[in-house]
Amino acid sequence: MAESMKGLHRSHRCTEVSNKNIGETVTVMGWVQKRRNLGSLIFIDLRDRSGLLQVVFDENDVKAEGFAKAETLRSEFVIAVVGKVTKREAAVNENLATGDIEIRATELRILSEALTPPFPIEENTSSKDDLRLKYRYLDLRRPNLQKNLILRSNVATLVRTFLAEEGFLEIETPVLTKSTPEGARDYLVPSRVHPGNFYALPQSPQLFKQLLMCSGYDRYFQIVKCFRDEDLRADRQPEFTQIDMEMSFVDVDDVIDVNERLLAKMFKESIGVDVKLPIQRMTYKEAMDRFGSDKPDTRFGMELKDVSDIVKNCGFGVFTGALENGGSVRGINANGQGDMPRKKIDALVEFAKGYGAKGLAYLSINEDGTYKSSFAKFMSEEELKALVDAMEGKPGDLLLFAADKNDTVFAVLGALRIHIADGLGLLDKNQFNFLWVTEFPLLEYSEEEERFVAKHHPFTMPMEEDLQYLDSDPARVRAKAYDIVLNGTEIGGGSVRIYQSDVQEKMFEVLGFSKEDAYDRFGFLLNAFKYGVPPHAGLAYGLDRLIMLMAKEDSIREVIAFPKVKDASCLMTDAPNVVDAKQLEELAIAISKAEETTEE
RNA sequence: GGCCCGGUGGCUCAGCUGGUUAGAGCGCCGCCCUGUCACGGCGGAGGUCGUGGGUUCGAACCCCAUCCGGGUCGCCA
Repeated sequence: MAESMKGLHRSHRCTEVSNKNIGETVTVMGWVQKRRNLGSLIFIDLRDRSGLLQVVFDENDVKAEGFAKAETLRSEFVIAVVGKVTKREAAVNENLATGDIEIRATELRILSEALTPPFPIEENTSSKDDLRLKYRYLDLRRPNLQKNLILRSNVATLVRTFLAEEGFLEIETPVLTKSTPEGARDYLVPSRVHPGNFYALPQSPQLFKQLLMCSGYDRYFQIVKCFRDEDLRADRQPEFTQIDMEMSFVDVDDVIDVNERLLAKMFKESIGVDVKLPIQRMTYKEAMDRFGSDKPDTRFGMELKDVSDIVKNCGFGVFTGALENGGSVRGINANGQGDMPRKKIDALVEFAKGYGAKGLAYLSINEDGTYKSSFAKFMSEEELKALVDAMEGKPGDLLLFAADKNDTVFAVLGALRIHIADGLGLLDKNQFNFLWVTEFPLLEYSEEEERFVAKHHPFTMPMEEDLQYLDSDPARVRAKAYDIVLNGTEIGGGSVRIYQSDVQEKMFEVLGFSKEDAYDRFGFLLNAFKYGVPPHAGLAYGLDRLIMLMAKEDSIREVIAFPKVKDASCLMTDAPNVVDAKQLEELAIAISKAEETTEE
């Protein structure tokens, strides 16, 4: 039965005990990781968040009563042990930080018994995600997750320290706020006091941080939860954490400067990685042309090449057709993959189709210099040679081509190069390649809404030299917007904000908002800007993604204590759930279409 | 919403072209063991093969539907 810890005080965490303590009496508390019962000698591996420590129970030390108790110990019991630190008699355990010592118990208290856990509490589990998430409180005992959450805490502390030293103020912004239906879907919260009215949970503190600049706080930051009601991915959760910041009287280079120093400190002091400054910069256009992505992974090459000019008069209708429709033909060279079997190439074609391609043209160059190709029969020897030369194809190479409208070509080849690199083991998690992507387009055309929408958000400053095209050619206008990319993952992004009301009005006009619309949605910001607003700019990191990469994990679920699953529910709490009719009544909410709810 | 992968004792998995008694390792329970650390030895319990329907003499295996989890496209900074 559970005993009291009265009179005992933990003196050390498990791995805080070392060979310097030999001869001392210590009190340790934790969970039973493992028991090895040899009959009249019992070994226990005791675990806490610091690690493992071996405890020995010998009847000569703990007396008969204590030994009898030790015999009942099972996995995950929580115990307190008083004992003497001794050097191990037999061989040391090289795998343990405390492998050269052990505690000879003189007193044992069982503070809490435990059921046998539904899955083993051990490093590198192979248990299934759903089981782990249902019993997340047990999963969180595993050293991997403890390491990740400790890393996360350390990084947050580094951020706070660094930004405080740089003159940033940590200021909280509301979680219950106004819905601004641009961008992602909002999570809504019904108001009891105002029936039929709703708050929205913030997708980011964007407008509030700009208001703080208006109010003169000069440099703001916040480590803050944000919410987006969109479908999940390995790197997307409905609630996630941003490191959000905003600065006054600055331009692009100022934001980049402070953030480069922040990143360098963060990576050096948390995981010992040197970030070489300055971080490489690349325009959006260059990123798309060379990598087919606005978040290029620069750990490997396999860059895209535009071969439109080479093939524009060739006999292959797929190529020329794409060009006639205003698209392009581009390729990548998978060096040394010329011997890829047909089956695997077919799989690549299927993969490409998943990104909207109608097909994928390939040409492998045999070791003897001959070609094996899906389209060679449509082209002359000279045309083929010109194409291979343009791709710098050598014997043993595999060339892959996409021909379509540019968006599709980029999407297909951008994804393909990552996919192939992954298959070849080129994505080294110990390498950290940072990249700033700059000069994003200000606007992009939404087929669905049949209008231009802001690529970043409607308060992003256009580049001065492009202002002239705002009316005539909106798609051409570049923005003072930038993303910070790490190993092909966007870990943060930001922009210089519009602070002139005439530019802002123009922007809304291009977005198709009437003045009334604009004031209805963002009036508080537009009005604030009438009372003196400093030029300002900012940036926000996705903390979860950042920690995921630092921890070399493949999913942000591994760095979030209580994450949600693919359909945005929580397997542990069963949220979301139906609520009492009374609660709904108070909120003046009626459910029109009752989804059948799962039992329990 | 689409596509792909998976679901078999507590856990991780095997189970051929459908063949009658569904296996292994770990874990769990009991007994033995004074230097283990993947402790060892002996014995034991534990399965409606995700669920429902169908095909068949016969289904873990084939078909349909459905639920659960993962990846991804759409969507989303």
